[in-house]
Amino acid sequence: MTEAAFLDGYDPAAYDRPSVAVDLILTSIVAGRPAALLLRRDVHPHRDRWALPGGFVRIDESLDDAARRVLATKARMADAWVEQLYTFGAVDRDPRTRIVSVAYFALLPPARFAAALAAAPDLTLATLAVAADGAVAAQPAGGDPLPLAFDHADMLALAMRRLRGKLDHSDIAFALLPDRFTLRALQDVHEAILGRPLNKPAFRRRMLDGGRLAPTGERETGTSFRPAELFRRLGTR
Amino acid sequence: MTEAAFLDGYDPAAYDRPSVAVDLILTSIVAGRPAALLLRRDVHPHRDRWALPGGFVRIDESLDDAARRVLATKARMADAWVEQLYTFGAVDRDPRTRIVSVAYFALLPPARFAAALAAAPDLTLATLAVAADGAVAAQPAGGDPLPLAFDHADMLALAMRRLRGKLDHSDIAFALLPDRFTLRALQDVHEAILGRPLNKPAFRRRMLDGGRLAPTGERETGTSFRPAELFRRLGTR
DNA sequence: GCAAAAGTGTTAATGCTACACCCATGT
DNA sequence: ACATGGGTGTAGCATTAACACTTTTGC
Repeated sequence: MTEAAFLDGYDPAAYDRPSVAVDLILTSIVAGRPAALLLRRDVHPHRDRWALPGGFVRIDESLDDAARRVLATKARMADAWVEQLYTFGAVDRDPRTRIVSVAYFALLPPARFAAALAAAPDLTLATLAVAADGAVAAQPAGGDPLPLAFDHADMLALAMRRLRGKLDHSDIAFALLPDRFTLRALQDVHEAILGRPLNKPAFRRRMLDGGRLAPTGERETGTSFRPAELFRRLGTR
Repeated sequence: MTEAAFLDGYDPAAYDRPSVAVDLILTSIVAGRPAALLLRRDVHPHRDRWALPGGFVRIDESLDDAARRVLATKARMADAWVEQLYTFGAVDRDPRTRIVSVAYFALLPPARFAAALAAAPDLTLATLAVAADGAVAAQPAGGDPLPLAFDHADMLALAMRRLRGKLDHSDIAFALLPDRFTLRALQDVHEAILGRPLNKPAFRRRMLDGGRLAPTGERETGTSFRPAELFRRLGTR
């Protein structure tokens, strides 16, 4: 039997299959706190609860492509740091039918985050408060925590945990900053993700000794005090 | 519209859907090197290449349950440390049809690993050699590296990378050891995963100071020299 | 007694924390 | 001049690496 003959005889419809979706955790740092963009559901199920933007994976696109499509469609963003987080596959996680959802996070610099919010007015910004046990509350500008749809609270909690874990070993912090940034801004990102203050001199040295930053010689503008030097990310890893 | 009415009208068959599978990276430490169990494919596609044991996710079981079912069915193992690794979703990763595969690793102590191999004689043991760039070669007992099916080489490479990354921050090393083990055995596991020797006194102290080990007062037997004390894992996290 | 590996003490190096201080800029 | 945050030097602390050494067991 040749491989071609085998393929002709293969029947992919022989068994019931789950639907496959992606959900996007659109994250940035707003006012020193991690924040995400949520969508109020106006249909069942979980109507009037808040959900992560997401969508079904099409038969002819990869998971990563689906995540980027949702990013472009629902958040009007051309590109961003997108990374797979975890796949949620409990049988009853969606009451409609069996849906397996691959959670991604998309990390955005604050300016792009604000632009997404302006371009897609149905998105709601919520700051993420991480409790001691890791649970995450999504709080809008000045109100009570939003009730979350499906298992999206778990997704947010896992995303925050992953951010903390990867902070020292990857370049995610840079994804949350513009191309040029001050060391203070970088420290603010670290502090927001870790949820605790860091020592300034120690942080400076750790970053500069790491060899992943290059000074640009430029300085920030618009301050009413001494402007800080702007750095940019160097190399990869 | 009530939620029940909405659910009645929802049509889950409206769009083509990918199939969802799980693949299992059955890992242990054999002779001081990480090893995995592979299956030679005797059908198309990728006939005569080696693949990870896997299976399709049934409509009424969670992803984790599917992974455990594959573990029980294909490797005849009642239980093990099972953890989700990553979800692979390239469009053309399987030539038959669109299949999204959730990779899991299952970590086994050497004795249980050997038992699985004995109970399921179609499994082939291969040691995993990690190259400098992270690529993984699967070598059987005394032969050339096995050609791997689908994107399973990527899965193995990612599994090894994840093991290294989680070694210091989780209890995965203990999952690769029996209930009672010597500090030397624990160090051997760490060295096999990291691929480099570690300093003995430093390792001892780091482990004992970590507070996650409890001495049992017992000692190993059958040595031709001074027997080491047996420890057990303490607590969680 | 000898071989082999378990287990321990001591020192050196490293990285991080804390604190104090100086520097540069806008008002 | 002054307020404000940027940026730097130094000292202390904790953790880790390295080496030498002693101890215990089987043969």
